[in-house]
Amino acid sequence: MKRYNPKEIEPKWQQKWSEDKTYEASDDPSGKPKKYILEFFPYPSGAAMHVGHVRNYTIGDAMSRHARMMGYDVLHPMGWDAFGLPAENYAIKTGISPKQAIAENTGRFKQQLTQMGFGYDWSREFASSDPEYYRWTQWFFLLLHKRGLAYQKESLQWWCPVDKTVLANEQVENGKCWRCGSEVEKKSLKQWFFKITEYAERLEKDLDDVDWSDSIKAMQRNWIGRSKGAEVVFAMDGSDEKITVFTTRADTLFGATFLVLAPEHPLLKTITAPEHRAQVENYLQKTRNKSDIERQETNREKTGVFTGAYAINPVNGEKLPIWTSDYVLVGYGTGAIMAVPAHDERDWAFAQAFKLPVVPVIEPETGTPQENPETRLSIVAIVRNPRTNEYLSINWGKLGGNLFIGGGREANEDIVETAKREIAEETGYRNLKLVAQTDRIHHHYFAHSKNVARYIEAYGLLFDLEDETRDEQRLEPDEQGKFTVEWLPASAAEAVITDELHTTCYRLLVKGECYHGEGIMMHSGSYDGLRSSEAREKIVADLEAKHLGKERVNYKMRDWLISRQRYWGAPIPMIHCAKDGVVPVPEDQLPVLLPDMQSYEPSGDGRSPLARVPEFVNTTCPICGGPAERETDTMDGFACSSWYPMRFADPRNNDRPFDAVKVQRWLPVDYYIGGAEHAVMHLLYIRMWTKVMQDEGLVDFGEPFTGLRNQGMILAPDGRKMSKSWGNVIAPDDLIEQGYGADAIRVMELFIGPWNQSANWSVEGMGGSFRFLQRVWALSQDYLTKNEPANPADDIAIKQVMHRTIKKVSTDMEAMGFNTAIAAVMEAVNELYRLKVTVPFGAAPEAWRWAIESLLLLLAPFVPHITEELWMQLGHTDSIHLAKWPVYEEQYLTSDRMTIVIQINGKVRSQIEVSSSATEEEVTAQAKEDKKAVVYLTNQTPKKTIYVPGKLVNFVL
RNA sequence: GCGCGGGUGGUGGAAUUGGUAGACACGAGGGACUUAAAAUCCCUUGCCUAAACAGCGUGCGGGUUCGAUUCCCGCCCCGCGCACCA
Repeated sequence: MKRYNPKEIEPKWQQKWSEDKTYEASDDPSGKPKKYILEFFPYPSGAAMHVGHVRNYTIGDAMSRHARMMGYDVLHPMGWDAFGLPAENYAIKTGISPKQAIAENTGRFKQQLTQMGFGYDWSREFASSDPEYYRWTQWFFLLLHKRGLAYQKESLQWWCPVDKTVLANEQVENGKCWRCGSEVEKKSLKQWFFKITEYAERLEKDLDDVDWSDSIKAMQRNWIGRSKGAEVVFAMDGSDEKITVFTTRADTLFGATFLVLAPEHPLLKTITAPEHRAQVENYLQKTRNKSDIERQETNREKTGVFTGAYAINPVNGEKLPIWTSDYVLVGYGTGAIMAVPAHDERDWAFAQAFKLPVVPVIEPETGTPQENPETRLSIVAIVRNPRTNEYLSINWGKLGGNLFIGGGREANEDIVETAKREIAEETGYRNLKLVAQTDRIHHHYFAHSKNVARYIEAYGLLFDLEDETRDEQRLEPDEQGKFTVEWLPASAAEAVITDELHTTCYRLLVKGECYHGEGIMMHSGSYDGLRSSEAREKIVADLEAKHLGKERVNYKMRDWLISRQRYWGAPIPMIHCAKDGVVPVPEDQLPVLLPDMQSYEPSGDGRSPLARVPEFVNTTCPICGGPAERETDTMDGFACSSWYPMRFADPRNNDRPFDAVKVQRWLPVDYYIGGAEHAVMHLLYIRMWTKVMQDEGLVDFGEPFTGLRNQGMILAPDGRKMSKSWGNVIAPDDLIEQGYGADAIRVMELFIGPWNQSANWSVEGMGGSFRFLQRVWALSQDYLTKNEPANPADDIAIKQVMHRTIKKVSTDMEAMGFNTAIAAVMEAVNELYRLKVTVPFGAAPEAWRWAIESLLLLLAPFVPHITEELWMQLGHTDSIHLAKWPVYEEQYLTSDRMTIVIQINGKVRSQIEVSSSATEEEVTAQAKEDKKAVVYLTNQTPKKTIYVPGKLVNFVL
């Protein structure tokens, strides 16, 4: 009997598959449906792949193999995301050219992928740094430029004063240069941008139509940051200037008590009053020196200065002082806000810091409005003992838990007196000092105990207990003995009291929070009494009629800065001519080739190293033919990866980026598989490019990936990320070398847990995966070598086991339940081991052959080598990976007996075996006689009997 | 703070629409084979218990239900992402 030796069989089949082109996809339509399965294309860095990276490809490979067996034409390509900073820095560090480093690293990666047995169509391989590829990346730049989506703008850029170089955002870690650790500064440079903001709406909306995980969709929505609001125009007091602000809460306009402009706001120069100029200048100077990181720290003390200027509130003519502060960002909205300290926490903090007035205009509304409610007037009194910092609470137990003191109030009754009366009646305390009081609060709820909807108009009051003097409680008869009076520490009061009205009072009075929710309008002229959401729309409409405002949607997302002052990227195909300005390189002159250089270090003058190559820089203007200079910036690596899935459909096209028919055959990608780390970069950029292609008529779809699947990360056994510095990296190469083989690694990658959940790599688990494959191997070898003739035996059990397993694995594969699919096969193997004792191979050779072949077919997507080897040993000549997925037969799934669980009052007490055809009456009758059940039934007649066909009988006593 | 995931034995995890909680695997314990070890094969393994067909068990507290890991309400904890976005 041959021993299972992966070292022997795995390389053999890898070579054979390559020779036979087993996994190459044909562009000729076959009439079969297609599946395009793609894993994020890897960055061939200096470090080799570890078992964490491998999981991603294992998932994609299992899915493609399964799809192929299910009768799909499958495209499963692989290539290299080769341009970008890490490769360049690796080259700078090692002294070898990026081109050479990439060649070496891709070779290594390819070897690693191959030894794992992944079935890629290598005939379509390319790297984004191939001139034949980046020629078309440049072509797309020109397309975006033609469509007005690529533009140049002067903007602030990170600058390291020690390395004398510009840094990309990713290279700035906590405000410091990642290479030398010195504090970075900002420098204004002319940059290229892609106008991704123009696509904000479509990028947001089309997320509805793709099959992506909720978390990635949420991250993208968050990043796009759509927010619907209004622009409001404020006239200046004593000047013709106007200030436009953006707000999502136009309903709070009457509560605006000042305006704030971002320090970079252009109007600041003109509106600042002469006597405030020095102060404002000083503040702007200080702000400029702050890093963005510093500016973005939350909970920072609010800073700012008054400009001396005033604006007029368009709704009530109030004079509002205009301030400037760095908590207002120039890049969002209009860079100016109206501050409503009563209903916005940031404005509240600012108003507190600078003693600015607070005008509440929204009365809080809590709970859900009900139909036809009973109206009640009431108070909520919070009593604090300032000596112990405890809060007086009434514990209603089962009737409603803990509350503060609440009570009804007559329409003409004084609020404070009502509260004091209630406190005295219910708790006996009487020496109280009023500390604070809320505005009216509107509360809706449904009183289940009385089956009635309630609407409560309440006031919250906070009292300090002056002394412990306490009288007798004076309780209504129906309150007697229903509650106890307790003193709760602040933390307990917050945790225990859950009634929405009471917690709202606590937040407003004790925690001093400002109310930023919806509610009922007050102090707002003719809008008083309206619900804030309605008032918001009305106020905007009224402003619009007077041309003082309009509805407006804002996005947080900014345009995509794509120029890099770096060497290793696709050169931006533009030419600067003194006479004709910025001129695109004519298409027939593409690619603009990256010249070979001796040193790739950034120059230090804010220009790319390419600026040091005169042969590259000096050219002629395509329009006037006069001397001109090339753009020396290169494109962000994310530009290169923004169209590669399309290129895989037609990777060798020299006339166009791709052929429309070929792209139509394969795209969009059905499953795009990778980690969640690219949620808002790559996955947003490529969606934008796809929409540009759609608008240009290059493709007939707007979303590149119909399905996106984010695999969970594999961590080291110690629970940390695998990294060289921790010394906890586990490389597949070592495991293969140790003899486990690629197949066992693949089992481990999938069996360790759900594919989309992260997991710690387990050294012991690796042994288990290998053992399992060994059992499959041994079973097959047993069949092949010990198949002596024997008396025929009943093979029904074998068939039942396998048909059940085929069904389970088939449904699991559709749902990507790889771990449970593998578990089901393990279970089948365990059962077959038991069955071979009672039904020897020779007694049912046909059934056994079918069972073992089915087993191999079910395992083929996971473990391609061992299944191929055994498949061939069983006498096949065509690859198992081109075979058909097995089909189960319904008749073997049912048995003539079934197990019925007997429950008494919902508790499992026994189980019985009955005939599958037994009726409810028969099952119930038999259950009542079961000797364990009888003990519980004790001659009682069940009040109720619940029968779930084929599952259980429940007797309710 | 906001958004998105999670919380089940010693461990990783399993459980269609509410219907036998803990599949499968790791680890542990025992046995067989062996001179012995490794490998392999078989058995046991949620907790409590001398043992059980008793009791307790899916983060915590309530609720709905004949029956809740699953549905509803409130809370706690962990991970990830975003974060002065008006």
